[in-house]
Amino acid sequence: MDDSALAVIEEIRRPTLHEEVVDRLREMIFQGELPVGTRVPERELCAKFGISRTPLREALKVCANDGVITLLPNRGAWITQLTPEDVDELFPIMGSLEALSGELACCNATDTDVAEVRALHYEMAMHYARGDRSSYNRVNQMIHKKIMEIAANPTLLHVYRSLAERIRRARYLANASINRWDAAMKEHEAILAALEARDGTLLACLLKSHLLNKREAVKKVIREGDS
Amino acid sequence: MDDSALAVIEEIRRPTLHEEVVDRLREMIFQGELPVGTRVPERELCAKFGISRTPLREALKVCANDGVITLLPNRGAWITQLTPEDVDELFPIMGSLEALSGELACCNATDTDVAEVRALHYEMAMHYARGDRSSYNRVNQMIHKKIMEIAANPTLLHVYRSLAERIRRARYLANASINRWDAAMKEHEAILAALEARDGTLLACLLKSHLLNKREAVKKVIREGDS
DNA sequence: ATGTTGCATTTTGAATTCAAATTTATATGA
DNA sequence: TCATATAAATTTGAATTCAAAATGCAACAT
Repeated sequence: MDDSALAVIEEIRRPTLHEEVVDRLREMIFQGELPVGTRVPERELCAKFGISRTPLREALKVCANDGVITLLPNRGAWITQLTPEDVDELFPIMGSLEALSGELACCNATDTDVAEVRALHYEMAMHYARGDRSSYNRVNQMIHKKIMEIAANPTLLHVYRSLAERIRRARYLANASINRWDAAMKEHEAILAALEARDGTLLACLLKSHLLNKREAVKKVIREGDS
Repeated sequence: MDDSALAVIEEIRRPTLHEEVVDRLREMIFQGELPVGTRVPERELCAKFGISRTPLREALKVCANDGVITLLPNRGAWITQLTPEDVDELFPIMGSLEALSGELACCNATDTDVAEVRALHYEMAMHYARGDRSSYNRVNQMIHKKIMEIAANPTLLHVYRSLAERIRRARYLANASINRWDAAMKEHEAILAALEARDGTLLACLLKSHLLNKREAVKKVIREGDS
């Protein structure tokens, strides 16, 4: 029997326990359920997740490698407290990666891809016009995600995500109180135009500075305590 | 008593067991002791390291997150086999990061820093003149590392390292049989000049293309089997 | 001979156990 | 009263144990 029909069927892959725990931990940190600067309550989390310490600790090592958690030998795992220096280090890196995504996207984008970004752009503009910040932010993220997708570089996405995770909460909080909304919206118009023109160099440049413009807002948030 | 004097003293930090294992695993993969595409001999490694399975498995999860190792649920851990697609994804990313290191280095470099790079450059030129490839490669790496250092962004270094780890062996093997030595040396002259002129944009550009030029050589190596 | 089925062995994933380090609580003395 | 020393309890790091899954192998049928 020919198995070419089977070949396209994806392998069944139940994610391993520790991978699932990594996701849960990240989400809890983002939600503020595990507050920054506090100790990870190992025993408590084991109970909550209904698992033993082994998979939880495996997940903690992985998160520590990504910088989301800090391991103090013999003193437990702590939710990493971002410093302004961390932010100053992270943003240029993420800026470079986002710039790369723009470059690649311009090489790869089909007309359908561009149309999709354009549609998202107008959706975002709509929320902007209505003053609906939370919807605006949601669609905004979708645009950047879509450009990453068009870039079609899964490794790039993975690296970007692991860095973005570290400042995800601070970024979210900063967005809630963004005070340069008009400017950001203008930048997005230029971004769309560059993509439509398939001008990779320009798009890279725009995305980079667009991101860098958020740096101070994020630093402000972390200085002010929460995050 | 005032403890400000103590505050500057760094905490004693014996690296945890699993961190040490991560380093050992990486080194063994680089050395070819754990050949690409083979299964990680868990039992055997525990014996060799004189440890139990727990810290080894923690290390494996971390390495898997970095892409050096692939975990197949219920089927063990395998040394990741790089595909040409992986290389095509990795090089642009590393290129962007190296470009960033150049940009930052131009902002930060003191005259002493530049003098140090210049000295390394001449040392490398000497090995080039003598046809000593292995010494040339060693000093070459020191130059790029020095530029990263001048950039003074530890997070950038960490990200770069974790990506570089994945192709470290293939890159090493490719270097051994490099056939565009003259061109590479010329590129390095331009790199030095750009740094001396503190021309960040140019240096970024040069470093990026310098790295990209190695891509095909690395792909050739992985296609040919080993690595 | 080839290919299946069922069983024994090995390997894996995760829980449990145990010793060492740390933290907390208590007692002691200046 | 306050600081220090000591002991108890907790927490951590790592080894061990145990059930579930995968692998290898032999017997069997075609």
